[in-house]
Amino acid sequence: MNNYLVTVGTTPDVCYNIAAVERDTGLSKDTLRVWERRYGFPKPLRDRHDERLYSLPELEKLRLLRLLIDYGHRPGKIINRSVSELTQLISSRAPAQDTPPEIQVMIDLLLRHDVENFRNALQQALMKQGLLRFVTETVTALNHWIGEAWLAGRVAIFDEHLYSEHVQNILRNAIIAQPGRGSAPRVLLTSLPGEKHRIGLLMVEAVLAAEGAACVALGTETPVIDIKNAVPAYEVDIVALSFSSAVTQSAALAGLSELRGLLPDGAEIWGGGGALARARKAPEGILLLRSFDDMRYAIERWRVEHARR
Amino acid sequence: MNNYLVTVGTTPDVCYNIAAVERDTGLSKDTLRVWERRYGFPKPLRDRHDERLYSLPELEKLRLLRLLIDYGHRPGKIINRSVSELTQLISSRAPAQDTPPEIQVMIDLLLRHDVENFRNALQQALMKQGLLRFVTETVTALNHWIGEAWLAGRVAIFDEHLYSEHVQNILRNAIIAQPGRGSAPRVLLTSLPGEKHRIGLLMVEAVLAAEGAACVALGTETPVIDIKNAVPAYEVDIVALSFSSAVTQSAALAGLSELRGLLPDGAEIWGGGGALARARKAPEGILLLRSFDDMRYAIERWRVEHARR
DNA sequence: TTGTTCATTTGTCGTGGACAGTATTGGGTT
DNA sequence: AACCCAATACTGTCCACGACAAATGAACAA
Repeated sequence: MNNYLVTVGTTPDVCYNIAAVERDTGLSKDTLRVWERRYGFPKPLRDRHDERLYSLPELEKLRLLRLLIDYGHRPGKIINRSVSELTQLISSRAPAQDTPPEIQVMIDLLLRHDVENFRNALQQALMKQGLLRFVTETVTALNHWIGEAWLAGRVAIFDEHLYSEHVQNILRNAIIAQPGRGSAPRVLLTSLPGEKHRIGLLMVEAVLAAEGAACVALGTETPVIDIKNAVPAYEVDIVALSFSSAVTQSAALAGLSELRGLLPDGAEIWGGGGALARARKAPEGILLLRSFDDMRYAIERWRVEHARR
Repeated sequence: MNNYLVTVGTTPDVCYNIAAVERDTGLSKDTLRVWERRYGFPKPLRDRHDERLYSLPELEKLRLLRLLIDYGHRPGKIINRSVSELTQLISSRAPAQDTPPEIQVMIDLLLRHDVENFRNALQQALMKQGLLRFVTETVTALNHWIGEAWLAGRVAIFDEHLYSEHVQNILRNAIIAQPGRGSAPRVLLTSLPGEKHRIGLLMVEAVLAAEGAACVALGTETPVIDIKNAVPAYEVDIVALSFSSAVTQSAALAGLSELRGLLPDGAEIWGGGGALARARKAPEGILLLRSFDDMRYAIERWRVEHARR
């Protein structure tokens, strides 16, 4: 069982065990226990077996903390502040820098939950700009704004989920419709376990499609060993991995090195995304792509190198 | 760091720490440690700080064990068998029951990694059958076969990933193209944290679209509290949750009850999917849907009930 | 600015004991 | 035999708390 009903006074209150809190906050059980030991928060009730029972207010404060820590605050400095102080910290974040008006229009539609017109606006931008510019300009800007706004608490998680679904719909549709896909190089595209963001992958797939490369998209969270096995099965030249800012740079580099150790030298490995944007140098045998232009150059380079033979 | 290079004899060998093994096998750190304590497997090397270093063969055996346990074997009975015995156990599973020839054709294309023609076959089936029949017949059958074949080791994980991506492409495309979406009831569609399977959600969305209901799809893994907040924001009448066979029935029922406790009585909650197919009775205030036909009746019933007013 | 060193903070890993929840088994009853 | 319920065995999760690696921030030199 994941939760219990406990009656306190006259109002029934839902309680969460440690596994449910881990699931809903993303904080590991170890972390939850060590915070309690060190900082005295959270201080859950215990059931008759001395197991932790977290209250809803505790869970909500933990979610605020998680948000602030992701943004760069240190746990020890903020963990014992009140909920209202934390809320203030979140809303006192710098307001969004100037956004282009056409982006602002879409954001307003999303915030007003006007699903239909948001979709139409995306579709129109795609038509007007073409796939490549749509991805590198509009979607990039929207992603950036939504990420910022989410950190600042101006956008709810469900809005972000909905945004993600609609951009996926538009991109998948456009990728299919792209003419002239399927020539060399053949690229296997996926992310490692823990990396759940799909939009980055679809943006890469769109750029590959626009450049006429063949893309085998495996979706998110493919274990390294399975990538190793997929490379000969689909006869790909390149493995491209995407890392959003949600993973740490060291985890991304470690994953890339692990894969490098398993793949034959003939297969190239490309890595890109927010987590690697500030990486100094690539591990041996890995190509870091810091922008979509980098990727287009890399495709061009690959074609030149492999045309000589 | 997630892995280390350790030289044993003349061949360098990649070693995995316990976090990497948890990530790649899905077995929790607690489980890995307790198996070592009780059964003596896995018995990883230790680094200079006494931390576990798992070898690649250990990791691969753990993945086999995970597969067999998911299929119903008991850990204690199989954990000390050799890899070849385990492989044999997997392949000795009952072969697939008779599949319709048109399904078999698609499966062959997938196994041959003929991506382009697999996509075309799906698209043709959709055109021939229409969205509703395509979902309830073809995709259901394909899902079932792929799941079986994966358990039996006839299909690699990356094949399953690729299958999922392509069915998603086709379904999303078809849902957008469906005419006459957007009338009542308004349904919020998502899954709870831990449930990553998207195809089931898209199948539901397709049926809703075919029935002319308005669907707000939030993708997978929305925490319960966020669902609660999304219901008034998007003014939905019904929350529909999908649970694949990968989650246990008790976890699914607990999640549904938790949500029921947070939502106002006016909002209906529907639950469906593999995990709930064998559930005896629904918790108070939850509607269990055991088939797509159940769902179509439920939509009809909702419309009748709300037309009287 | 950019790098290097050192101190502090923070999350993960270790051990083993306990026990909840689930599956299986065994003994009755239809 | 087929069914049901209680006793038993199995299995994963939870607990405490010590240790320390990795990440971060501060102080300082180039």
